[in-house]
Amino acid sequence: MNRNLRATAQRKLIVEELRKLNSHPTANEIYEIVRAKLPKISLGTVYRNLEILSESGLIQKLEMAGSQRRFDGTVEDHFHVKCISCERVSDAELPFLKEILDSIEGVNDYKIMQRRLEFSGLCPKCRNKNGEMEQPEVSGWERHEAG
Amino acid sequence: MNRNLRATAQRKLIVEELRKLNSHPTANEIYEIVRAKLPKISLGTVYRNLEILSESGLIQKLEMAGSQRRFDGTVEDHFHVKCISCERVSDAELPFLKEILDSIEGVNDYKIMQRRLEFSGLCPKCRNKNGEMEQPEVSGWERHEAG
DNA sequence: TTCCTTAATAGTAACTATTATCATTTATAA
DNA sequence: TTATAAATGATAATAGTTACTATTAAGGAA
Ligand SMILES: [Mn+2]
Ligand SMILES: [Mn+2]
Ligand SMILES: [Zn+2]
Ligand SMILES: [Zn+2]
Repeated sequence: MNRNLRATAQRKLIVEELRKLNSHPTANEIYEIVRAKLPKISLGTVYRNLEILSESGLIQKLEMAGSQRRFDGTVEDHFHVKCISCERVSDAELPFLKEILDSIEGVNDYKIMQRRLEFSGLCPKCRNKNGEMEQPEVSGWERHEAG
Repeated sequence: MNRNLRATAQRKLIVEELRKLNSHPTANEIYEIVRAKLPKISLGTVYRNLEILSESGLIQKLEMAGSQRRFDGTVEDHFHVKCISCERVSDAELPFLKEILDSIEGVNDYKIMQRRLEFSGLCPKCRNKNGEMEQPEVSGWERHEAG
């Protein structure tokens, strides 16, 4: 059931630009990039095409935890690491883990269809700047309430 | 550095109700639940407290991929499965995997601080209803463009 | 107890990412 | 060509969440 996509200039440019990058841009970042070559393109068009293109399997949509949606010109399923400081997202190639996860077909009577593994931490550039991170602490009333 | 939380009726009720559940409610679902006992509570108060309580380590905030934030009365780190049909979220106890993931301390020069593993698929209740799911297909222009 | 300080609340406005609407344009196949 | 329907640009709407602010109320000190 072919969706019969039309090869519009906007659509071709979005795929082309996204595939040049090894970053994982948001819809808005892609909008800014394609706007350089197609100044009249609208943000809605970018969103609509990113959705259609990922549904069609031509690009990949990344739903990262707790942050905005990102897109990936690489279609093969792989893992990602996100820097908690600068939000940068990089690929994490872990074929060993990929194999283990793919072998899990059921959990708690669920039929597993997708497995998402996402790391977060500090990227090489942010590692130095951020010396320490504070730990959460349990307050007085709760310590008693819970005990 | 204790945040010196005050034991307000609203705050205590939110923790109490959340801990009764083994579901993973959204902020709005928690709002509806606590409203039964504290009708004047505001949605903003629920959001504010869920944030504070999770920062303090008294509850857990779940940032699920591509869907709204959920909360967990269980504080211990564990995995989740989400039904792609009814959105239900269940715990996935996989101590074997947890150990493997925790042993990964670095990827691509990132210092890993958090590991999130999330499954999605069909829950036992939805397994029967949803017979088949359609596959995405590559359209004509892209097949040539890519080749 | 009563009083004081300041955290927390209710109510509401604002914000951000994303989706929907719709009149106009344009790719494509006949 | 021309007809058709997909796609666009502009803009409005929506959803989830956060910010603001006057008022209330924990909880420690007197
Ligand atoms: Mn990637
Ligand atoms: Mn859980
Ligand atoms: Zn960084
Ligand atoms: Zn279900």
